[in-house]
Amino acid sequence: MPVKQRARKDEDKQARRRSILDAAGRMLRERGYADLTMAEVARHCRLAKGTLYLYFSSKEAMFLAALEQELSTWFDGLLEGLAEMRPDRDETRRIAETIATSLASQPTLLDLLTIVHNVLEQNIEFDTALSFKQMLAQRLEFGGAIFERALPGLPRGEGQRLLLRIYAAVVGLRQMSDPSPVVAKVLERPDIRCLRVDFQTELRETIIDLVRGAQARRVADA
Amino acid sequence: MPVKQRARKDEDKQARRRSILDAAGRMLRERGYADLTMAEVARHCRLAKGTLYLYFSSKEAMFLAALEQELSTWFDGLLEGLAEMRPDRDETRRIAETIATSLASQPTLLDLLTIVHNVLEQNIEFDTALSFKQMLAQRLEFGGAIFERALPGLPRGEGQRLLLRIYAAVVGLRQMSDPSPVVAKVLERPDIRCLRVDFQTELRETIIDLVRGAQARRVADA
Amino acid sequence: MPVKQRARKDEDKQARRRSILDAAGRMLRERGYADLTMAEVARHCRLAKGTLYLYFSSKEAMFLAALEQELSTWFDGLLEGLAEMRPDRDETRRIAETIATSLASQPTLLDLLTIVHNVLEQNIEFDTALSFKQMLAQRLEFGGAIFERALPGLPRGEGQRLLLRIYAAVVGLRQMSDPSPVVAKVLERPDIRCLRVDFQTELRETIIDLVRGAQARRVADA
Amino acid sequence: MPVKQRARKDEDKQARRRSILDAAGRMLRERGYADLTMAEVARHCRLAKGTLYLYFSSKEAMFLAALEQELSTWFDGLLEGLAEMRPDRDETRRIAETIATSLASQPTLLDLLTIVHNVLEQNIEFDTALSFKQMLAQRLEFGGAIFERALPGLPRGEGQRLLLRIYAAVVGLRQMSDPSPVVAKVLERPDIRCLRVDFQTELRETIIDLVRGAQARRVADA
DNA sequence: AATGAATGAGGATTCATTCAT
DNA sequence: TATGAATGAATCCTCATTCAT
Repeated sequence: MPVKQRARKDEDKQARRRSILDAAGRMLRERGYADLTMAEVARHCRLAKGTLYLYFSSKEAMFLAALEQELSTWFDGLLEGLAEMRPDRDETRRIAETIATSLASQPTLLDLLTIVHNVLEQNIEFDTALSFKQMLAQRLEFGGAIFERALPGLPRGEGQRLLLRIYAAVVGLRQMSDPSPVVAKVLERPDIRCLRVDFQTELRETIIDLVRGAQARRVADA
Repeated sequence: MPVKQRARKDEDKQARRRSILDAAGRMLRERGYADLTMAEVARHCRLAKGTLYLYFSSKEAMFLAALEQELSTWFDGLLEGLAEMRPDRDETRRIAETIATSLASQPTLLDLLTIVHNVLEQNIEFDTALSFKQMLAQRLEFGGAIFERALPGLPRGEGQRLLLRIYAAVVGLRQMSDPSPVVAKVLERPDIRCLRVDFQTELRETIIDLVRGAQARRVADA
Repeated sequence: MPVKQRARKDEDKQARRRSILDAAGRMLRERGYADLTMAEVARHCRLAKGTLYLYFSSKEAMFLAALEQELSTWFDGLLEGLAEMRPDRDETRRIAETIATSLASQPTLLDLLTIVHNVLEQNIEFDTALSFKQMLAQRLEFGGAIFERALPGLPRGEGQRLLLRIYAAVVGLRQMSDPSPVVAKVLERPDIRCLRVDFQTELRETIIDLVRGAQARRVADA
Repeated sequence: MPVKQRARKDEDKQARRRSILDAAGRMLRERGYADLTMAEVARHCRLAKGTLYLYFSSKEAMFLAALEQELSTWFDGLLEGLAEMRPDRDETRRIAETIATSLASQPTLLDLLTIVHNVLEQNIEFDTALSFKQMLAQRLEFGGAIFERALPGLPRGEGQRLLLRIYAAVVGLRQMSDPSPVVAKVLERPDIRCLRVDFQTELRETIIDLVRGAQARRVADA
């Protein structure tokens, strides 16, 4: 529901900002970053191209803001969900399942994660980067603590590292499981099938292994 | 040692092809994919731009060939090294260390891995993609077998999956550990430090955890 | 008199569009279609290259628009002149003379006619082609009616066909009478002289013959 | 049937030359001049690109030679046919019909005529142009004489002029009757139908009118 | 705050032609 | 005579960004 006319009040501006990010995210999935032009995004929010630059300093900054929004929202939802869980025998599997399932339903977020380092972080200003990284650092800290509480046997400080590794796995697995049309065709061949990756399954299992590995480490290191 | 003049014999052509890929790889690290033009690559092999297109059908195909070369060479070296190892008490750590160390010394390979899904696989023909994926599939099969032999307690077929997960981790960790200049500056701040990632260390530990997790799974599933 | 600054009003846009077409037509005569670049045209209207693409979707579309303008202007002037004539004994010769003379003074129009089928109509969209052809069809209809009124003894419906044949003669004669420098040199030789064609004279006589032939046909067919 | 191996004897060379021109003509109809590359022509004669340049100094010269061949062959056939005719009451119509029918069955020739002035005569040497024009001048002379003999009432010298006008009409009508795919679609519309031209019919009628006009002129001028 | 016309740098790709073998 | 690898000029068009209104 785009804001009409001029956004004078700060609250209107925030709403307009969000409507831009929504459009950007929506279009991203359809057209891909490289093929998506600022003109297209503008058209879809029923704004002029120039207006986008009143809210974001560049195309990259705009999509980084979209990512910041998607990621923090998702993260908060996840942590909230995790915090509610009480320790359980099969806690690890439940956590892994939760993460994998919720992520798999966020294609826009995953698309953004795929380009964040290569593209989005290339043409931005210090402050933009800082804001994004602070959001990330904060979630990392909070999330790490929750992990350590939820997963018995996790050495102190390992929660954060675990999260970082899961983050890396998400990025890597997404790329492998989201091939271009031509590659998708190649992956249909029987001799290439082994390279096919189902994002959700593989992420879940990876997380489980990472957690168990981390738990085992304590013993091994001792 | 570039081929002189016209490469008429097939062996000369292969040499020229390789010299182009060398130049492409070298330039990639210096300038990054987006800022690197075909003209620059051509200049650095002392060839004309058009000549590059005699050997590769597009910029993407050229860099995918560079990756195919780098990756298969590295992979073969690794597997050879692994095959020589005899089972050991701390086999897992040795394997992880070998992989992480050898990869960390291959920045070109890592840069290519970072763009392979987003960029290289976007503008190529079926056959180009097929060739690349077949190389991968073959290494995966062979490598998976070696893993299963070297790592006791690894369920049958898990060697391949393990490799795929390591591959994903490599891609993700590389992106996190290779920030753009602006982001690097941000990462110097004390409150952001936690987002810094040392590729080699983190990869090694991730591999160890993934292996242990996979080994533990057998027990857990039993 | 080029439009200053940004053309915001529709009337300014039309003026700018026209100034582009003027420059394009002017340059065409000097450099020829193939040797004329969009950059050159842009420079001559003191606009940026990209601006040309705000007004025309391609080089071909731009020159087709130039032709549409030149042709309709010329046509309207001609028809106006013809409409004023009152039937005369030597009406045919006067009409032929008028057409040939006025066309001979429009080298840009003639150059455009020479490339319209081979070049301009090759890379355009349906709508662009439609607009051009509709202009043509309308003039053909109107012009055909005037011909039939002005030229006694012309069978009903023959006015349009006559116009089409004159159109064809214009295209063919222009090509023969406008040789490249090398060919012009060849045409200076006594044994080749017979291939020289004076556009205006030959067109005039051709028109006269076509008219008389059409008038005679009625008798012959009867 | 391409000549095998090296063409040493002059007769072999001529055969090879002709096989190149055949391939060039054949491909021209399929792909159009602009889209047709020397590599393609070479491939279709099973020769190397460089070999083409042993026989022709440029792409333009090659197609001009193709035209020279097609045109002289067609012309000779026509004149032979005309020479055999004995004067007749409806001689004019028979001649017109003969010309139109035979031309309509030579699409390659017509395609070449369409580009001869715009393209082929632009990048050739004096001698190439001279050879072509001499062939033309000779046919014009011979053909003019035949016309004057066959068509009673044709003023002396008018045979050549008549031929030139027919030539012009051929070029112009071919362009109008051979639209690009997009334009062809436009021409299907009822309001644009009037611009459709059937080459053979229209040429025949045009020739008849031109002849009758020329014959009438004598009377009018007297 | 919003607009959208103007900018112009930027680059992959093609292909006629050459020439060493 | 034949080859085909090498050349490199040549150019259209895109699109992120700016800025006058």
